[in-house]
Amino acid sequence: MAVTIRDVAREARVSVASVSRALNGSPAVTDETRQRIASIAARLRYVPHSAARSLITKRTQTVGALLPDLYGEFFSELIRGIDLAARSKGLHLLVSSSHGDTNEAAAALRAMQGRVDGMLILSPHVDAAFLRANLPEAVPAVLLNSALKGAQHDVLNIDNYGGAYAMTRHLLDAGHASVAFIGGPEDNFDAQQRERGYREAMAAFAPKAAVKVATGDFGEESGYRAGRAFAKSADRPRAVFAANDMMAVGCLRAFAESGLRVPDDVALAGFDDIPIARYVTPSLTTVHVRIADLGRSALERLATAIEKPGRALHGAAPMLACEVVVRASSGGKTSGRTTAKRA
Amino acid sequence: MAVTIRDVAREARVSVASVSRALNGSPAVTDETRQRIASIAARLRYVPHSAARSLITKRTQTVGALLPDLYGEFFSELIRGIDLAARSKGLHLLVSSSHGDTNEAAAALRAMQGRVDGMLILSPHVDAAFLRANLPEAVPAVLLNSALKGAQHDVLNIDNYGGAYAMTRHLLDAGHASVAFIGGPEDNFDAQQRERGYREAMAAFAPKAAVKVATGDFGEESGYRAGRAFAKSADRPRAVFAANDMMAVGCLRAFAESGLRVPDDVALAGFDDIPIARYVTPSLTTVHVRIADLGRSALERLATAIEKPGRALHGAAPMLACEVVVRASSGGKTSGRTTAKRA
DNA sequence: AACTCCGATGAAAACGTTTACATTCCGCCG
DNA sequence: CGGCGGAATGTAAACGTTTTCATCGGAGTT
Repeated sequence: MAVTIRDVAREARVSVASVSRALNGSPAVTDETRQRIASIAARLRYVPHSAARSLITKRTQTVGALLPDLYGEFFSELIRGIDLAARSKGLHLLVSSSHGDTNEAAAALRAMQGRVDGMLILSPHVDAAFLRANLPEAVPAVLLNSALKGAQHDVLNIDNYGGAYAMTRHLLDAGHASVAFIGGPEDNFDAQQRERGYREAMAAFAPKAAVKVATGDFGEESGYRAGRAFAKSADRPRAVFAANDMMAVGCLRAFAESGLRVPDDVALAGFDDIPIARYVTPSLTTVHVRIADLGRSALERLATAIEKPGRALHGAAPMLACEVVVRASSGGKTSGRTTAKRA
Repeated sequence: MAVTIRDVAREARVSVASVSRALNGSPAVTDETRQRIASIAARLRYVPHSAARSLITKRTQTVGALLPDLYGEFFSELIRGIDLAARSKGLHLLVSSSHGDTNEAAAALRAMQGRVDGMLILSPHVDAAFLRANLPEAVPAVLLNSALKGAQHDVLNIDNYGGAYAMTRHLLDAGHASVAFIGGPEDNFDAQQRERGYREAMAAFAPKAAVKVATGDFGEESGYRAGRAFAKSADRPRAVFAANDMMAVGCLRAFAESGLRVPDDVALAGFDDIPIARYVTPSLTTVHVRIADLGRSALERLATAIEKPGRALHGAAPMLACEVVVRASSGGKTSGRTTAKRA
């Protein structure tokens, strides 16, 4: 830190302007002097003072990520994707996670003011009003997995609908005549989309079958309760599709306790492909989401939004495809991975 | 961003100095003017330009976290602990993760130059030479889980030794006469400590029993191989302690294939308490590490190192205690959690 | 040979703060 | 009533860059 651009200039017997130009690759400097300056800078271990630089350029080369209190695998995969993409774009990553409520998120968002060139926001707490109040319109933002519609902000979603649609279809294709669903929290965007996917696939491929939906909250316990209810019910479904893996795991436990064999008596599927899915018995058929890809493309969109500020948003909010991962719990014949297609 | 301290000053009919003082809580300003300035600043949505501020104060209010390519649960818990502590200290968090090798880590470390007031470093790739070459001695750093000894840097470790010691003792206490061990990668610091804990506990509590160690690499597959070998061996151990949970899971699979019942025929334990541990059958007895606590206290140490630069390092590297979590796989009578004590 | 033009370099302003130092104002003491 | 001290406020320098504009040579043109 002690060594500044002046030190380099003095040593190289040029002005600070030349040093700046040489180091920033301006064409208006001889190759010869550029060489000399570069080698001297290296020898002196000169590192440009980033604060001074951002003061004048109004760029921080940093993007912020605002995340809610997030579950293990999802969080780390997302950050990995973001981080990798950020590095390749020469951007730094400022994270602020574990926001329990709207106020915390707002505080975090404001605290990042001026420290970042753009924001990646994934949070159930944000809505249009929140953004208007806390996000200066000058700073570009990409919203992840948000229900927000207005063309005000750039949005990137997981194709929950398509994944659920494809999974429902898979279960029907495997020969299970009736497929029931365990839903997630009512106010959860992902959960809504998944349920819609289930309902529409049922309507499309098994119009005569009953649509049966149990309520859950994404917790294992709620899956367990739903599983017990299904096990006892008079017209027990031939397959159960839980809106996430944790509920599927709970459901599996309920079936085991009720003496039902999976998948022989009843098939089962989840959503998310958490690591546990592979290790339960029988292994769980589920929908895999390439979370790291979500992070990567979110960052890439943000980067272009930063580079070309005026640009209109690129049409409709794009969807990140999901894959059906067929394991033991769904029975039937096929096995392996297939990418979910939109209907 | 458009509104600067001058705007506030003009509006309040005072000098920029007074605004600065008022907003930074200097005592040399009347309560009345402070009020007025504060309200005007709020009305104008004035946010101090952090780059300008750090330029003059030489503080960024940011700490960097350098992490290797890290597995899900551990990563997210660690970041959560760090993030929470950072927020309560008013510090921002710049992360750079997913470093595969030394060069990447070095590049990342250098890129953070001047953007952070201190660094949290968790990486198998760092050693004394690495730090000397890439970390200016002016920036405080806390090393996590590092074998580094020199009092040069502040170090914070997980008590792998104590955890392994306690687990070995637990298995012996549960009545298993012989306990075998599946080790991790030879060059892995955690793995070494765990093996040492196992060996010393055996020496202390079962001096007559044979010490049996299989080699593994922390991967599930290597646990499976070790499990098969143990299952076939003439003097099959009564209990197996794997140096991490993934290997324990692999081992469990091997036992199941060999027709061995766990824990009746052979007890099993792991280390880490990954989420899967709860869901395998039987549920896995393991050692739980409070990773978020590790992150939190690392950040707190770093924060004090930043505040009081001259301070000597606080004596020996402290250890973060582990807990033995007793589940079904270890058999015996006791059940629940006990905090591991050092020998 | 004088002029023009262009490419390389330098001088200095600007970015938005904080803070050392100067100034002002007021009450108080002698 | 004059001077003094101290509290409140103002002025301006400093932080380390980037960038505009000016300057300086030298080559090419007439």
